[in-house]
Amino acid sequence: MEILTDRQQQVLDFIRHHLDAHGLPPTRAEIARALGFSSGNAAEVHLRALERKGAIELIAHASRGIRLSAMAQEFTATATGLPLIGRIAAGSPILAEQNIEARYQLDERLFGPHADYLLRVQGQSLRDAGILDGDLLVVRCTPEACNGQIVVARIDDEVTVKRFERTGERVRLLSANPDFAPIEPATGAALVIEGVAVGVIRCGRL
Amino acid sequence: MEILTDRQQQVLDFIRHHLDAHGLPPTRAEIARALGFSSGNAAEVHLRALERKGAIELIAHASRGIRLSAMAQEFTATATGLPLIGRIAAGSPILAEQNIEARYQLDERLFGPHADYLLRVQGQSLRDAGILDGDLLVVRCTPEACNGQIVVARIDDEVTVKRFERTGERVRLLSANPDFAPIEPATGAALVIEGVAVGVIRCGRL
DNA sequence: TTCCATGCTGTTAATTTAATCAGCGTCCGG
DNA sequence: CCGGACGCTGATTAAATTAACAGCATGGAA
Repeated sequence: MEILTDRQQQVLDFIRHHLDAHGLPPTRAEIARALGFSSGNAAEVHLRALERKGAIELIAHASRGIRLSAMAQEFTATATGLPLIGRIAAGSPILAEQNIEARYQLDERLFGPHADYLLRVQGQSLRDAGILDGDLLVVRCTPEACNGQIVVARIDDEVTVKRFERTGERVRLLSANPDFAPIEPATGAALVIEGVAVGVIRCGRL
Repeated sequence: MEILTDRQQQVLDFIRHHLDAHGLPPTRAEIARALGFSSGNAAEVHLRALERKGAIELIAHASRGIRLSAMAQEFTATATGLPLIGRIAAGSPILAEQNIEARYQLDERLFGPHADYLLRVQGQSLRDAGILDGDLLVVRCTPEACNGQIVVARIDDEVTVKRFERTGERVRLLSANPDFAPIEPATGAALVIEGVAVGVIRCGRL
């Protein structure tokens, strides 16, 4: 897809937004109104340019005959799916843009209440819970965890995935692998629960 | 959503199909042509009925102003996603309608070349491969398997999931759990490879 | 400078489309 | 037999929409 001018990008964004909000493409007049043109022809010209550059397809003699090209559709998908977090840059919030490797559309109904992001698991410390190195953990952002849940925790700026266990005031982060020792943060240490796991996805390397 | 008459269902199906094929809703005239009406009014009346029953919403004074209601959209998703296979009725092909518990939309890009269905894993025989009881195996339909791949195999009408291993002419289906013995089908036994695993999904029960 | 792409205004004709009115036939339950 | 829901034809009208033409202005490349 050829590079778009600023104005063309705005038109394309509006088409996407309209499609999303109303379930059908806009008319020339609606585009003109949204972008502040006083002439519908301005929209027409932009649409021709977008078609020429391969961003959209125009259906002749059909009202609202605008469709996103395969490439433009792909882009919409990558803008709306669950973000995949690979490495977490030190000190950055998990969902910072720099940590997002890709976005994937996943059916919400599979993962209970709600899912917020995917986190690539590093290491074998949860091996015996069936969570292997490279698996994608489906995570819901919440500071509340129940005993036995797999949680994403941040201790002194280090993010880890462990099984949560609380006895009274004492919190422990357990591994599921005899080679790894449990973590017992010193009282007063900066332990933050960033989220709880609601699913696991493994692809390839079976 | 109230129950639809046959004809109303056909109209709704056509709207879905048109949306899918062209990316925009149909006009009254297009509906009439597709269903064989000679009057566009027949479509109009059907649309009113569909709106009254909550299947669609009509946007007044807008060409192609038809949108699927939340419920109807949900149904589209369940009609197009990957089928989840729970139990396989004896003797039936895996993808038989009776075996489908639900359908889920999953991002194709996650699971390599192509995925065909989800199969709920029963038992712990692949525990040490990180595949637990109740996990959903993402399966691609193919009769070809490579050494070490997790395969869906049918032996004498029984469907199992195992690790595939071939040495010359000898084929063995291995477990990943010392409590289970490998399966060595007698030469000439009806062993059919139904597909290979391309992913695993676990939701809940972490 | 000239040419061309971009980005717009303003207008108009032709066509598409929604929306409505008047009818006709069938089937079903009261 | 009546009333009502369903399913359709056919025609008409008003409004929405596309698509085209004539211009004007700007800025960059030849």
